[in-house]
Amino acid sequence: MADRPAGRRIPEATVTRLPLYYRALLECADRGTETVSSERLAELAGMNAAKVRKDLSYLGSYGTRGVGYEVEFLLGRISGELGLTQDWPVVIVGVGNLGQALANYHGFGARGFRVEALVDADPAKVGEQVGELAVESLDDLAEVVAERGIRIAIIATPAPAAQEVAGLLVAAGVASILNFAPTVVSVPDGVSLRKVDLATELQILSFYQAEQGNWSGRKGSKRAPGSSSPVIPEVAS
Amino acid sequence: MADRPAGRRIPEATVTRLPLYYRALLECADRGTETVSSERLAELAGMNAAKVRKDLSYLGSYGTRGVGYEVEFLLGRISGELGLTQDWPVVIVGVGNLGQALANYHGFGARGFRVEALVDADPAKVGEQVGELAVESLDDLAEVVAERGIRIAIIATPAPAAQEVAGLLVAAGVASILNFAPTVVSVPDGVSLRKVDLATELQILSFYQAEQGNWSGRKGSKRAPGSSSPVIPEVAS
DNA sequence: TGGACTTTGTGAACAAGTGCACAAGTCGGT
DNA sequence: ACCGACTTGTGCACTTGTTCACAAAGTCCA
Repeated sequence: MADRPAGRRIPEATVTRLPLYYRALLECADRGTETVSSERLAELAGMNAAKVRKDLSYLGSYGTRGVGYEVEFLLGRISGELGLTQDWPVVIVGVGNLGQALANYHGFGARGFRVEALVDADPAKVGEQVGELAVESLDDLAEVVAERGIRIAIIATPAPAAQEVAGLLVAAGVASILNFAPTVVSVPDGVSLRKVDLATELQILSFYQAEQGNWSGRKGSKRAPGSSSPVIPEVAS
Repeated sequence: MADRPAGRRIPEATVTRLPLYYRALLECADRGTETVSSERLAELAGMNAAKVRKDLSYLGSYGTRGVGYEVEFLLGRISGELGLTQDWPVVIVGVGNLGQALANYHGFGARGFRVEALVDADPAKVGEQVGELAVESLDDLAEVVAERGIRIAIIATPAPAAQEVAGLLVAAGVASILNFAPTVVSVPDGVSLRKVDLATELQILSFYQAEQGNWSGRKGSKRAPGSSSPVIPEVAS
């Protein structure tokens, strides 16, 4: 059993769900559970069992029929796939409200990421202490990134600065960017970019809100995304 | 021209993009542009023209061939669809790092939402002033929500509290929830839920990072999500 | 050993989303 | 009034994602 995953291509949709399974499995491990069925895992991750099985099957056949999946083993498998076997140093650019909150957010460290540097363009902020770190100058960005081997960056600047910062980051060698600025940022091929836009999320909710008002006769049960039955009308980010 | 959109069902994927077009159109309006082509709009929103046209066509036929779309008119159409013609009052539950940052984030107000109340379970925080608002007690949640007609809530509590808070919110009459707590929250049918999970986003980036390391021969150009050419390898949240 | 029961892994049907390509309008100039 | 340039709206083919449903594989107990 369990042949290597070989050159199996993992679908995009599955990749976005692996972190969910990972989190669910961590919970299991904490409670000392040794094995989980796809059904239980689905429940913990807010998903359905069939999807869980198919997703996991892309990693290889690591379950045991009649029993389920071995929690520790699967954790190892997923963290390997997600590249969480090492801690990734991360730089946050833009130390405003959001940047500071992210810097102090301790959910990162627990999950394979370590905020290693804070950078801001405002000279007044440079030198300021935030948590354990001192804010550094945007001018030193390239140096900071290179010296500490940073490959992942978070942009938390105002919108107008985001594109320029992204350019600097890419030039400095960053390969993955998480953008919180409410604007479109484009990066060259080979660089990954994801965005989180708070206003956008609220607007999407607002749409369904408004829709509900218009009781012009939609199928009442159809919730926003990927909802089923009473379980998890949760929308994938 | 321009028949009413009738009972046209707008696809989920399109809904998540409407806020992007909205933002792009606001930019156009600011610059005084009167009309935009689908191509220009695509560029501003980080999308491709065909998708823009198809998306907009779900709202009705509001473009003019040979010319493009009238900016002001389309803005009105989209804001109507997204329910942004009114300002929605929002409550933030959980006034930690993130909650405070969100409370002070002024990107909301500009886009149809108004943080109207801050609530926390910690008695030490209740009464504290954050920006213009005083933190209120979780015990008063139902009252706060009811009195101010709040229908949208943001959960920014630690993970363990999230599910309980969601329950309270729903009981109080909230119909849409944006969850920042890194845990699965489930809500009854009829309530919309979206989540934003920072660690998850980073882990997804990490996957592609790791993948790049394994130069075992993937098609080099395939970036994370929806990327094309040099333009916008941006991933939809 | 055998038989009842559980749970995986996956083929195949279905559903949703994307992108191409082009007919059908619209405009401005002559 | 006509022509050429431009841009929308959409049918269609294709890709991606989801769900069902069931054989295969394993456990447990007598």
